[in-house]
Amino acid sequence: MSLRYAILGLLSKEPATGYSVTREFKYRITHFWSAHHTQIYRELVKMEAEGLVRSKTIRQSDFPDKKVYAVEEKGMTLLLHWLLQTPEKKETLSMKDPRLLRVSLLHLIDIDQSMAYLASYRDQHKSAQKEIKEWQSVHLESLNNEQFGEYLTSEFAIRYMEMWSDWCEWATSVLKEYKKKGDLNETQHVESDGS
Amino acid sequence: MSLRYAILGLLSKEPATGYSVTREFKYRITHFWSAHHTQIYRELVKMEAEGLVRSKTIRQSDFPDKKVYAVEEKGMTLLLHWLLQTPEKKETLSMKDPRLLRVSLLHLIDIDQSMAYLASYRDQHKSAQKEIKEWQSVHLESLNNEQFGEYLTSEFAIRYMEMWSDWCEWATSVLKEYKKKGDLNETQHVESDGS
DNA sequence: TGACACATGTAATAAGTTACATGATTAT
DNA sequence: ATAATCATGTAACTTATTACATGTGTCA
Repeated sequence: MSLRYAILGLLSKEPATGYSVTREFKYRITHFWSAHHTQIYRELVKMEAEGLVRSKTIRQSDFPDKKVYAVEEKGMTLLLHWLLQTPEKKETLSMKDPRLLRVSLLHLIDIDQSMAYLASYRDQHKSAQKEIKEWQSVHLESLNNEQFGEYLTSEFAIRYMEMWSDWCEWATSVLKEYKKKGDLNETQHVESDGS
Repeated sequence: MSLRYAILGLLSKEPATGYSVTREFKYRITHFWSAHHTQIYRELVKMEAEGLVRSKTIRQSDFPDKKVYAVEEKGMTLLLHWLLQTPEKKETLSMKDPRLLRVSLLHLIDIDQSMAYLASYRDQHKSAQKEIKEWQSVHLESLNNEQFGEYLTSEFAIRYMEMWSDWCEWATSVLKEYKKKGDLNETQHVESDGS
């Protein structure tokens, strides 16, 4: 139920279309929020029905019409209320990372395969980090108050990516050692002494 | 659609009940997977209908009956297939962290409030890290092949928590400085020079 | 000619959450 | 008594994803 807060948060900075909200989620704040475009369009319609936002259809000659949404007072009040409420009931984090799921089961597959995955995960995060840094240097040259939160969260993202790639390298080195010793994916029966 | 892989992964280590699967998700692999108990029960029923797992009802004298699920060959094949398929289509990560959402909008609220949030987030991750370390020392004393993946992912979790609390401290110090300078949450109108 | 970016959406399905229900035992 | 843990589930609901649809302009 906090998709709407994410949307309101974006709209509070400047009015936007469903399309541009989707784009922002996709290219900028993937590290803490994501949503599918159909979901965003539907939510925006619902929010307008509830009087939280208001749309204005802009006619364009070179492109199809677009609907620009802006936050209404009621929406701003709701957003502020959410921001201020003490998060007693632990907010649903719902981490669901299939990559880590895979790693947790790596004893079931080939060790070289596992290392290949780790290498690609590492590259993914390295390049993601690079992108964020580039985004920072473009959008966060001169900080104003509105951008301050984004400065903090983009720094979070950089550290997160750093942590990921460091961990990948660490895990790879650990796997390499185990491979040398032949502990993994080999003769698993020698360990069970009796059962 | 990868909830079933998470469940199959747990069952592949040892047969379990819906209840214990829920418990494992909750206390052990929260950092990369989570699911509600009703969802797990439903999924298990569906999976049994599809022949991926098989249940056995165990009568208990002191407790109500329980249904222990074990992976069938078909389920194991499916799991292995999923593990081996190259993840070309970027797997849906769907990060949804309301805490970071809040931080990204911290210019809308009081700066002391923001710092209070950061402090509690820091504590949360500190204690979560402690719990994982304790879990490690209990469950990962002598590593066998099956536990190897969990060793890697629990190390990930520890680093993740470390990163989080470090970032909280960094963000707090940055906010402190800004507070001194009075840049945030004060006289935002002085900046706009003309518009 | 086909793909891609712009821009918006419907319909169908899958996934996830909340509220509620049952019924025993153990701890406070 | 009351709450908590064990153990399983149904029903109702909300949220999220996929497939599909439409239509224009630009680029290779």
